[in-house]
Amino acid sequence: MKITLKDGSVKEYESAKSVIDIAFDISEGLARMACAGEVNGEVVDLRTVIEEDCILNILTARDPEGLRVVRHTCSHVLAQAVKTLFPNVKLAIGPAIDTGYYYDFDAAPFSREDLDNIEKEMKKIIKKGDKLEKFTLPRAEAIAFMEEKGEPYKVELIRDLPEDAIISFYQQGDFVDLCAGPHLMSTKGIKAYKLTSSSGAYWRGKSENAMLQRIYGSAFATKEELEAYLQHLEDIKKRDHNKLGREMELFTTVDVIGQGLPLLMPKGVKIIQTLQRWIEDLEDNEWGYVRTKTPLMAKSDLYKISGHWDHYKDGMFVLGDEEKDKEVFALRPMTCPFQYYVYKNSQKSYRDLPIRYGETSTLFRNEDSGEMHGLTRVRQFTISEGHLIVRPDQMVEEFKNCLALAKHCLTTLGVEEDVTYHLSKWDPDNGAKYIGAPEVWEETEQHIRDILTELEIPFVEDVGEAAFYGPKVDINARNVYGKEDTMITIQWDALLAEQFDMYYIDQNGDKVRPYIIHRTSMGCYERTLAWLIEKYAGLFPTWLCPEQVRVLPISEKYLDYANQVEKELKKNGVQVSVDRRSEKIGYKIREARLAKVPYMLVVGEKEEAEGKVSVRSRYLGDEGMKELSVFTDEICKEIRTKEIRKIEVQENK
RNA sequence: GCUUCCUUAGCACAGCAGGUAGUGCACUUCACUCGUAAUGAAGGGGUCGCCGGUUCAAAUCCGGCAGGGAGCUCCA
Repeated sequence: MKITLKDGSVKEYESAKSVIDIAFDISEGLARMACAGEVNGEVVDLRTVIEEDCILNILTARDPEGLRVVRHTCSHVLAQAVKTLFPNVKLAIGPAIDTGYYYDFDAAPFSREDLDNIEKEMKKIIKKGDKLEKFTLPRAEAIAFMEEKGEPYKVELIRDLPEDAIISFYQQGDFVDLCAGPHLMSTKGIKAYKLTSSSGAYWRGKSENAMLQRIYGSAFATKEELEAYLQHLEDIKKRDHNKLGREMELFTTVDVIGQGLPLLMPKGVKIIQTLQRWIEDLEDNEWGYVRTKTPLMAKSDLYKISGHWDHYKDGMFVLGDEEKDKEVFALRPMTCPFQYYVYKNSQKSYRDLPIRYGETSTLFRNEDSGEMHGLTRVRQFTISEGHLIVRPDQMVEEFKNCLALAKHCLTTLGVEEDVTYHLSKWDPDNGAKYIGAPEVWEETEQHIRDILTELEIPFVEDVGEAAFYGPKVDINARNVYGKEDTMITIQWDALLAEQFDMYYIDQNGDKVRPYIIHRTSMGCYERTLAWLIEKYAGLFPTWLCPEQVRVLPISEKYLDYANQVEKELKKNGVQVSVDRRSEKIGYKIREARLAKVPYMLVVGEKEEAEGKVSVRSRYLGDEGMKELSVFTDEICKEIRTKEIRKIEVQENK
């Protein structure tokens, strides 16, 4: 990155990051830090080498770190505005986040009107352009200072810092906030901001704590970027599966049926059926799986052995009362123990392993009432579940194969670029949540880490996200609201075989514990459908479309021919229908497009006479007249190869 | 589970200083038999989410419940 220095010369730095570090070290620029910074190994007063405007550009516009500084400063301005309008509120925390910033207040709930007023107050503060001045206090004085100001949350935060800590504060005008910085030099550096919403949020993220009021806002380097961002938010919400999926009649919900229990409608089922058949055939024919079909419920005894009764009872639907009933059942929240008993049905040799059990299994999880969302978080769902029973020496290879299968599925669906990989680890500080010895956890986590590293898959590590019986790889995707959902999970389980006394006989005739991999190919079908709706805005790849072709006769005179075309395509397994209504062709095309049908076949006098069809596709628009057999071959190939055709025409009407 | 907003016809919405409901699309019927994104006309459809309260009178005000949205928490 090139920086213009005060003497007019241009200096090149290794990376944007190094420049940002430098800029943060400027005290009289727009960032407030120590006066000296390091430039290529030399300690210098940075004010002497970098122009203020230049730093502003670096900080605000072209670097995410800089944008964070702007947003963080904006959160202070927000807090100042709130304090001005509502002097009695108590301040909690106010960090910058990926999309902007928020600030938590102990206050009465804010209305949209309040937010508008706060925004106006922010405008005044920014216009006034107070400097942000940093000062520090020893811990004890800092506590006294915040106690005097009547800010109990700040006091609590400072008390958590080490005894010898020097606490830093930032002040603009008469507003002071506990903060590590960095900040803009002046509130004037904020050019484009907006308060977007408010909601409740627990103090320190713990549901047993008081609920505070959070105000979310966004800020960008320029008004144009802010506008573009807000527009983008609007646009992607049009893809929201929860809206689009209902509009497209893929699913619905009914209040008397209950929360988290969506009804899949014929078109939605068609998509899921297509996915399910694909996954089952793939697993069985190409990846060595065998299929099971096990009960949807079991006696509590089963879950006591698996550990679910102790670790997951709140999440299960329990049928019966332990006090009164002789037998208590529970709907299954997973398939693991059921498939273990399939394994245990007969004694296994080391030669039998690995065994890969697959099941398209319906599961039930009693989610809290506030957790349900469309098709992504439901109480009953169906998953491409499977358990691999393997010898320890086969574990790494099988785990890799599971990753490869998952990757294949993602690639086929065209979503491989949209996922992030997570190594979900246990939490050593919360051992009670997990079974097994710490050494086993550390070891298995290292195995997974090695595998991901070897396969050159970028991943992040999440503490406390493991299953209670083992660490896992979660493959996540973001929904239109930016929240991550797990689409695929592959779990390393060295513990449950013990619980269920599973073994195989090795070369020496000894009983040996197998390892288990819990995994999914494509995760939960409902969630996958939701993901695909949002990914493709309802314009699914042809092979997944519930209606792939609609035949549009010009008038009723050509119905016979339209029926023939339908019959021919049906014979070839194409999802096809005929619009038999006596409407104008323009109207039928409009309706077919709104129904997001990829191929429209217009048939009239010419087509009937020549045995052809006039093809209009969502991909190219008018594709011209084709022999019916040619079109049939083409679409069958597209479906068979699961091609994701590019949409090259945009007809937004 | 917590905070907050919302619920009027299949869908999108209007009506609301309290006097028992409207518009557009959709749907049905009829006419038109049509060449690439909306042919015209007529018609049917809602005890205003449910239960209760205030009132002579409630879609409208109040309370509870259910369902839906956003956020928080949770997600084996």
